[in-house]
Amino acid sequence: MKIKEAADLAGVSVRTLHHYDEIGLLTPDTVTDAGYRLYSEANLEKLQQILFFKELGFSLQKIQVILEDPDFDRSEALQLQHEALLEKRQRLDRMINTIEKTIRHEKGEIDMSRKEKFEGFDFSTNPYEEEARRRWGDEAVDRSNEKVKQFDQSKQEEMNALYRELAAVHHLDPASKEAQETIGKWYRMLQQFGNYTPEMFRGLGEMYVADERFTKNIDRFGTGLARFMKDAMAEFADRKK
Amino acid sequence: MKIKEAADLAGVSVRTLHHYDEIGLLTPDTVTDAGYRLYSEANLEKLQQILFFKELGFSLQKIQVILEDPDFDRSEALQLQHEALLEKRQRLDRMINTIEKTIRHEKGEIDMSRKEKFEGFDFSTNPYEEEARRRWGDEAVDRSNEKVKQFDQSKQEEMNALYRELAAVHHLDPASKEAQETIGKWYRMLQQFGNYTPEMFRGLGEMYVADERFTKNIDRFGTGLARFMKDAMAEFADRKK
DNA sequence: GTTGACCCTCACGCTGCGTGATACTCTAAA
DNA sequence: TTTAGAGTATCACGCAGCGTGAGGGTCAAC
Repeated sequence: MKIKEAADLAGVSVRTLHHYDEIGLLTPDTVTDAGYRLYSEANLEKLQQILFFKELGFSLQKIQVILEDPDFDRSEALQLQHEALLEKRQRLDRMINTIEKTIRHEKGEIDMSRKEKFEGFDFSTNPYEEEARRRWGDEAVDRSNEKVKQFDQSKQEEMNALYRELAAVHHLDPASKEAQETIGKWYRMLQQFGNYTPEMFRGLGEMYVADERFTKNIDRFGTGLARFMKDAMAEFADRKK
Repeated sequence: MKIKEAADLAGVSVRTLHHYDEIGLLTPDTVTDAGYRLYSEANLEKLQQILFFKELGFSLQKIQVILEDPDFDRSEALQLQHEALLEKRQRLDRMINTIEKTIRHEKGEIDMSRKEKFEGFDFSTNPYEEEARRRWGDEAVDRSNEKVKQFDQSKQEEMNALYRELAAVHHLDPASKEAQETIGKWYRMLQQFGNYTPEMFRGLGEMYVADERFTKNIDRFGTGLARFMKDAMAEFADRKK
């Protein structure tokens, strides 16, 4: 059958079939003297296969490998693709999260007093930066600093709100459900500032009590809050393992 | 500061800054006689803004518009972007769903007897196709048929399994929680075959009882199943409105 | 003055086609 | 039998956001 018929049947464009021919992914069985591509049933079946894998997000290159090598490990390829898709979704989720918060912020739902703006900390002058650089690598720290700067203005009041939420439960057991849920919010908020692993999160908690500048700032929201956060963060990191 | 310093600070490549200069997104304040780009504090701040919007998935073009036009409607842009991201995630979810099912299938978790393979229906010779074309447009029908062909082999047994699941609850009220949950699975499965709106879903249910070829096939799984499905699907569509 | 780290400007490559431009081929109606 | 119209062919640029050399200046330190 001629190219348009095949294209219509499969729901793709003629150009797409041209392209697949160009890159050698799907070459029609027959070509007439006039140069017309004629697609056979077998060609169509292969096309179905191609479109199937394409739907799963495989690149044309990979599809070529999968289809041409009958010994290719399909299940492994599927697994890998599956993981890649999950990662993509995570990134998307983070983007959606951020944008939702930004929208809430722009809408002014978070009513911020001028004073509150300056309640928080300046991570960018973090005295532990050098230490952090040694422990987690320059890249992570730079990324984090840069993120903090970005969100500095728009996120400050959210952090403060969370401090108050934490202060409200800081008399509880750091391992309690409420405490862990609240510290989980803290964890997710920090995720927006960089890729914290649970271990980094634990380390951060330790800083909160090890450096008195942190401790004093945090304890303004409630006496002993820094220590409580440290314990809760350690517990949280344990459970993440 | 020179380009590498700026790039390192922001966590991007030198080439990226070159590119932003090329497209006029971020032009350095100063250029030395030797042609060196020198970035000012203001340049860096703009870069932060750029990276912020980039994180949200905005294209460089849109970022340019957003940053250059102070009257640009940020909230609307954010809303649009938000919707676009949600759509992306839906597509991703469908892909993930499909791939998970394919993996389960390849693993042989779904044990399929040869006989079962032919238990299902052939949508591609659907007698209602003409009718469907008139009601939903050629494009939707073609897309659906093509999808069905693609999944024909690998999805057939899943559909049959779902028929049996439906048969297991078809003595219940079509509006009951269990019934609606199960019919919801049916809805999501059909989503893989095309973009069914709730109204299309309802129409499909009506076909199940209106055409006896459908009815007979469905009722093989349980007497009165077709009618039950029609009612459950109508209810499901109602709730989706 | 020489090295080495940076800097510059082209310019092609990558992904998966869309979209013309230009020209040939085939089929059915006039 | 001519001719219009639908279909087909082959270039080849465009898009998004840079990565990655190639080939060649610049600058500070030794």
